[in-house]
Amino acid sequence: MPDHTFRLYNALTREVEPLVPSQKSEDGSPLLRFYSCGPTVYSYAHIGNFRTFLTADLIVRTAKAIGWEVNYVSNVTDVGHLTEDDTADAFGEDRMAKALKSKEGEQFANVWDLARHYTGALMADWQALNLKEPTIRPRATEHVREQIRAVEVLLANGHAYETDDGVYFDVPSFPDYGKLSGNTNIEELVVGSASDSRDVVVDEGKRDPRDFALWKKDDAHLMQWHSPFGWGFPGWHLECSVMAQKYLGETIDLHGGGEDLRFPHHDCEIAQAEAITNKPFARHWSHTRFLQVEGKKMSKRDGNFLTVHDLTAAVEDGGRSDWGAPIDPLALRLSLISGHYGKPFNFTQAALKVAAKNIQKYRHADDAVRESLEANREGGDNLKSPLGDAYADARAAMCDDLNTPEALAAAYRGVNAILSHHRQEPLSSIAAQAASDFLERINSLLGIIRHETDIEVKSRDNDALAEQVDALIAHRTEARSSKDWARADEIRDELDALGVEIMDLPTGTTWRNKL
RNA sequence: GGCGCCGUGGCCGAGUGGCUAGGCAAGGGUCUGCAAAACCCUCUACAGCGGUUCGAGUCCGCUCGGCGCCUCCA
Repeated sequence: MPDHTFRLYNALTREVEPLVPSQKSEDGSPLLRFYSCGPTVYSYAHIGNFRTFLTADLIVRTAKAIGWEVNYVSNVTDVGHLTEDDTADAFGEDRMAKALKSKEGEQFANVWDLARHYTGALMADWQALNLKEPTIRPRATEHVREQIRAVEVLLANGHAYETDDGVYFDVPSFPDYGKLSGNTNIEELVVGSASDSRDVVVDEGKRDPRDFALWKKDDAHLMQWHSPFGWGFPGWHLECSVMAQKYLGETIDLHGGGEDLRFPHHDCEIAQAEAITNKPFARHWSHTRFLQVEGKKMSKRDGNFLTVHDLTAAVEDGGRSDWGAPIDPLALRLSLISGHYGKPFNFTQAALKVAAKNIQKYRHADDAVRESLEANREGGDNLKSPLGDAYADARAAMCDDLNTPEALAAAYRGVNAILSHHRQEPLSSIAAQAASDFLERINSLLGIIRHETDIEVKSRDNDALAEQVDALIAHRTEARSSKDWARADEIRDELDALGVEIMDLPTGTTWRNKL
């Protein structure tokens, strides 16, 4: 394995710089220790969540492609994320409890039930979009003991204090606070929020407006634990740093999340973790930009929210027909990774259609290659070298701050070479093997050709449809051989009505679902 | 007010000072009963104005325009 540099924008230094694993795995290869902030499971994950998770996924895939091992931890937040947490204040309502009271929440017996449901939905979406499973996916509620211990340490070493309402981190005791976001000037922060004529509620017991909750005392809360500071629940910022350190060590290589987490969440994590260990918490920080939908910011307020479920579910299951549901999950994946993670991305129907078309192109190549492997034809190899180059280009692009557009361009070059050669002359066994290797490697780098986990998306309905289509095609082939063009075209119209598109190839007629 | 991003051909979107990114659409072709699909060919742009340079989409300055986070939200 040649020496590879994986360059990634580091929010801490504001520069694209090499990502450097500080440890080795058992076999001596570099070991990347990576924590990516996961979602609060109070609802279905939306496509913006997944843009962030996909960035993490691509980081993991790229690291593996250059021979690294990855310890990849991504959490599930199922307690403590308050609606007003982003003010660094923590006076709002718990998102989980609030969700339970909403209309969708009525179907759940309690918050635990709700969390279980949406965690399951998250995992299903995760698989459908072909994301690698994290090495560990810890839940906040399963690490309350560790969080309480962290609060105790912070109280003991003078970085936290207790009030009637809870335990707060003492921001002035940590002079580096805000170093990640650049929000170091408290007056400017206050001016900024005040300019929105927003009510800034400050807990009376807090010593500094920036101080944030480590523990909230609340013996009426739906999720509560006993602690030395009374019944209550841990602050949202605490879980990530505690779980990251538990599973990855005191100083981790890389920490990522959505851009909104940069401040205050990540600055708070840094403060907590470093106040405990006196060591750097993470050496590299990465944030994924928000996406827009048809040029507008996706926002719950405006209701232009798109969940993965909205797009990939059948219409009977709540899929959105105005968005063409059910969309091929891989097309959604391709669409979401077609822009650079560090730039705002505009998610549009037009782009989604393009992605669906290109996914078909990959499938077409994949099918051709499988067929050629089985056919075992004689002949030389004219593909190995161009495909080797294309893969190397794709990987190099990914190592260059996850330049997905350029990586995809290289992947297209490769796929076009395969299709082009195959068109001229069906692939020889040896060329097909080269093509198969290429598709395999591109797939493990970008995940856009086939699912790695064998999830069966096929339903019984689809099987029934397949039988029906095959029968119709057989009739049409008969009609064509007797030159009954009217009958043949009639059958084609019937297939069209079923949403099926047919292709008359030299080898026979094949079909696929229309885009 | 603080922190940050962007303006590239019909559209999306790379471009790390000097050689055609790529995709989609469009036009032309090959194939085909027709159609579709597939494959082949064509399509040279960098918001404006200055500057640095032998040479700038790429660096610097200014102008104009758009956007994000700091608040729901990844």
